[in-house]
Amino acid sequence: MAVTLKELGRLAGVHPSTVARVINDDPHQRVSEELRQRILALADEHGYQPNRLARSLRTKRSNVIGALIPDISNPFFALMFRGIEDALAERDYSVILANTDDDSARGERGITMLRERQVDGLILATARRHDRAVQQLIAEHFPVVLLNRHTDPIPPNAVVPADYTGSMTAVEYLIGLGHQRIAHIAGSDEMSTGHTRRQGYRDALERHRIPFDPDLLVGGSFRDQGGYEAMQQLLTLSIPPTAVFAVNDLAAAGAMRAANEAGMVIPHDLSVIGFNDLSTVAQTTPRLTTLHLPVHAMGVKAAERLLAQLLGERGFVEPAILPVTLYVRDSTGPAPAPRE
Amino acid sequence: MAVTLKELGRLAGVHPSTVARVINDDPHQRVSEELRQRILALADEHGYQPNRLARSLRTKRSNVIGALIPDISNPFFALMFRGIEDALAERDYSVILANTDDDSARGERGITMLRERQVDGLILATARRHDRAVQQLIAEHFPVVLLNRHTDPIPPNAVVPADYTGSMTAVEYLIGLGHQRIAHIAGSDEMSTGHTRRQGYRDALERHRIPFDPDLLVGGSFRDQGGYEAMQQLLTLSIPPTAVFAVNDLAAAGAMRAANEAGMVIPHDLSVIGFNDLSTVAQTTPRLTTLHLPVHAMGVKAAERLLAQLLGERGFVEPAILPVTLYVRDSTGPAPAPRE
DNA sequence: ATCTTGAGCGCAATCGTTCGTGCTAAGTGA
DNA sequence: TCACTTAGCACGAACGATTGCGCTCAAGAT
Repeated sequence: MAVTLKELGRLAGVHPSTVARVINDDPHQRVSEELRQRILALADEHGYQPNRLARSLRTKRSNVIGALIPDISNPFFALMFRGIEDALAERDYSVILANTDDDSARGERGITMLRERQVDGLILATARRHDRAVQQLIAEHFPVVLLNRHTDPIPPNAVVPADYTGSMTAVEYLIGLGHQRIAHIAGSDEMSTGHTRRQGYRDALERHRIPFDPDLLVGGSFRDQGGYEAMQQLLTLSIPPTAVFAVNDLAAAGAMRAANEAGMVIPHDLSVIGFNDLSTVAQTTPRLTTLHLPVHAMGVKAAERLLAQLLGERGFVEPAILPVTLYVRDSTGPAPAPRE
Repeated sequence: MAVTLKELGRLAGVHPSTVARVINDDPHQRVSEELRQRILALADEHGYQPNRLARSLRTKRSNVIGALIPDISNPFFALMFRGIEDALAERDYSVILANTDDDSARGERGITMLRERQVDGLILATARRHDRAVQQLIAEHFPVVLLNRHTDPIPPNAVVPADYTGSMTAVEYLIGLGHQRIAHIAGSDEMSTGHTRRQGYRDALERHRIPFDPDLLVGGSFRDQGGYEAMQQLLTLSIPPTAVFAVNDLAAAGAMRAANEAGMVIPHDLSVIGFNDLSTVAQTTPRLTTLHLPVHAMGVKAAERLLAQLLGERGFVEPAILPVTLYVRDSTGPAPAPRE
């Protein structure tokens, strides 16, 4: 079925290389217009499709990039990945995706697998703050972009959200509403997102002279169930919080679910604020107040930065920090009057 | 950096082919144990990584499959895709994903691109009921599995949900609750899912002698916004429905949002039922009654069927129809007493 | 009439692997 | 001792494309 250049050459009575030149319309070498048309017609007639593997073997460029994603079934990463694919597809690149479930062994296997497949570069959304494998990659000067999470200290090839100012904004907003007992449902401290948002939370409290209460710092997961359990834990406190800032929308949704089940009314009894603004998740009732992040655009930017590296442009000097903006909706409100 | 077989051969003083045999530990040919160890050590020392492109070129098997997905940022497809990747990864296959946004031109470009990259097979979650490109592929005997949606008539290589019995179950459940004015927020009729669920809806009504009212059949999109607008349209009716069966959870969530905004209380004023049971979507308040579908397992099964084809097993005679089960939660209730 | 020039194409090496075939030496049986 | 097997490896042709180089021949220059 699949015709090759060689066969086309035989059919046209010319050397395969000549066919190659017309297919790729080689700018340097020239082929007579008549022959050119004849070959084009022949290629069309036989439905010639170039074998990209062979081409890549020869040119040493696969036009494929690898993406390491914690879990594509997480809508956050799905949307981000969509951004990656959109940006790559229109430039004739393809993506191979591997899920890691935040398991470093799976991550490393993913990296070797992708390199064996000769990907031109990697986009890693899986980096831990101290990630040997990733640091190794960077040291080798292998083309890499760190997406969403970065290693410490933040390298220039990172594309991440403004975690610190974002969580600072969220907490200060809650303080402005009169809240004093503000909890944080945190993400894993091994990831820059979890770590930095936690840091922003603490610094915001400190700036406003609100003493830090370790009981109000709970969690350690980025998922719905984690938020649910963390909220349950918060509700057992003798003085429960009046507001909670969750590390992301998923955890926020889980927290709202737990609060609802405990008979609390949001935002009357409890204010909840999330992070990311995922459309499928933030449309809870009441609608979630959250920090909006251009998730799709982040994916796009990561892909573009990677492609820029591949085109040999000198590496970026600074990481891309994407702005987050507070979207006030219905899950937050003034602090309830203290009981007497 | 990257060492090749040839270089390893030179270093070990043997022919590259010998190195190849020990790397792939060729079962037929034999290499002396001592040489074998020496080569293995050398490969390890230089961090040899096989070039999979070269291998594929030679063996004519890329161990890559292509997946055509309408939109990976849709949590339904994301979860399904996760199933695909899980099943493939553990068998040393990788996936290249392309989004089509249900645009047939993009679909066809996707197919050619994937074939140029020499994928061993394709999983298509994008098939329309009358899809020339897909039918062409099947006619060519190119290894293909149709996932979620199938062409008409349903081919043996399809892995799809029990759309008909599912929607029949949903509507009969609503009828059992006393509902008579039951609306359907439908999906596109070009897709088997939209078409078949619509058919089940109509047949269920007919079986129970409920006259079909064209005003109650609305929509045509699978997305949240579509459900929202369809519900708004239903609310303008002089006699609005007391129950709505949505083609999927996303549309159901949109419908609930519209109903809420119109001041209706679910399930008291309106019952809503979805399809798919997506964890991130179905956790609305009230929790969505829906038809549960083993979405992840569907992806897994599609991948397994494709691999079975690749291993030359005789094609399946029958399509895989995955069972759906009604999960009754809080968004459905008895029909409100007719006003007097 | 000879030289130059360049258009138009062919040649062959190469990318990194795989694998059928063939060669050599040591071991076996009669 | 002599064919004969077999273990252990080398050889080289693929796979399908790319690309620098070189060849040929007609047209223009001198």
